[in-house]
Amino acid sequence: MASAPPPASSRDLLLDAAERLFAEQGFARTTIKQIGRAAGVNSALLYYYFADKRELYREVLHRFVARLVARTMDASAGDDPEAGIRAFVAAQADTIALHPHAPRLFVRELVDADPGAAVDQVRLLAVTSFRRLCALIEEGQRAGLFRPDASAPFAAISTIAQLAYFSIARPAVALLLGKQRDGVSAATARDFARHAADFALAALAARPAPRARRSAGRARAHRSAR
Amino acid sequence: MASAPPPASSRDLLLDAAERLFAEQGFARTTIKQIGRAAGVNSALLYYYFADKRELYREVLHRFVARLVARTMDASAGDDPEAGIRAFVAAQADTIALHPHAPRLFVRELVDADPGAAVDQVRLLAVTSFRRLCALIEEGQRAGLFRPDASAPFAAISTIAQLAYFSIARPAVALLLGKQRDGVSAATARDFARHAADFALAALAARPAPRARRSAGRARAHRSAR
DNA sequence: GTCTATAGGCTGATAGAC
DNA sequence: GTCTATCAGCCTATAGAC
Repeated sequence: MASAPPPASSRDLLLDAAERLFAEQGFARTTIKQIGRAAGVNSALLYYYFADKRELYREVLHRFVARLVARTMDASAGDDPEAGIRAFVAAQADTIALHPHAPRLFVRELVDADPGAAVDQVRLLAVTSFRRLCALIEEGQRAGLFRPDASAPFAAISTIAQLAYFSIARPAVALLLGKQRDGVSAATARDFARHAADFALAALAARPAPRARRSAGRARAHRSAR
Repeated sequence: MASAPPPASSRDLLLDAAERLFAEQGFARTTIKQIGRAAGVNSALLYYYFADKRELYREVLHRFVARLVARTMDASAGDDPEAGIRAFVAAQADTIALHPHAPRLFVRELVDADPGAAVDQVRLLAVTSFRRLCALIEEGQRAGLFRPDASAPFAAISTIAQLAYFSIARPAVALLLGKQRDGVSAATARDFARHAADFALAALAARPAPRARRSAGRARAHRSAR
């Protein structure tokens, strides 16, 4: 934990309020006046610090991605493949826990036909965190720890997708898990983060005995949903 | 494949146009006039068939979920656990391929603090497709095919999260995979669907030799990203 | 069933005082 | 740096002719 941040400038207050509101309601539905009200400052002040509503949005997005990259890169450096992947997923979970609204904010941008502001942030992720995760998987494959027949980028997507989806669709996940409250508890989120790392590592693990685990079942049932 | 649908009524044209536009731009940014224009009918006609913009949205959502439930339930019925899970994922992939915009539409609703229209649809999914997937996993655990230490609901979420995330974040995935065009090819999507089923089944598979696969690495690196 | 025309409300952004 | 006041533009939804 970094030391408690100083007074908190109006600029930061605006960024914090915007992060929450944009994530909860989306860009279009969130109004300038709402942000000003939530930040406790006048809404016109927004135009003193940011060129327009869009730039405020970009700034919020960038703050989150920068922290995600820093934490995942930091946590997964210099470890062996298995420990590195565990640390990577843990860092992903921790960053999300600190910015619970950010994944939703991010995904809102990603689903756009024109992912405008997000495209630069995704590019950054692609050459840092995502590349690191792929490298860890490939290293494990070379070392004989992981099965060699899996595509490293695909496996990396499957790995990050778990926590990403969990936090994005959190209200829905609560319903799927049969929770009553409209939120998943922090403890459940932690449990799922551990599960996600286990799940990915189990999926990657080299089979100790690659014998006839299934003899005739490989080709069938593959396209049964036509 | 059902036989080619007849002429396509104005109502259906509106629904189709709305599905695409809502998914691409979101609810708020999509205007009544855009939908009318895209559907090739007058925008005021929308109020003849639907009470308001919101009801049109609910209708689009319901159409997709109903088809997803039908296909996944149909495909995964009566199979053994492994074949059932493969069929389930294949049905998920096929439904998405037929409604490429729908997952984005759906997730837009899910990320809202108040998932309004989606909550009923998620409830429906929870007691049908999701429950089926959990049952398949538990059945495999009882039969000794799958590791007994995994949580079935968590594993089910991890399973569906892969394709869900892939199709939701499609523009970002294209960047992560280093594709030039701003879309992932249909072939790549098919490859990923196969990978997703393999990944999930490998993660679930019972270890033939549960010996010392890792001796001292369990506890460490778990919280390294503080 | 499909259209034209328009009312009425809300929003992003600016001007300018302090 | 922070505020008040305000406007021009766009959007949903309705009325009503055909």
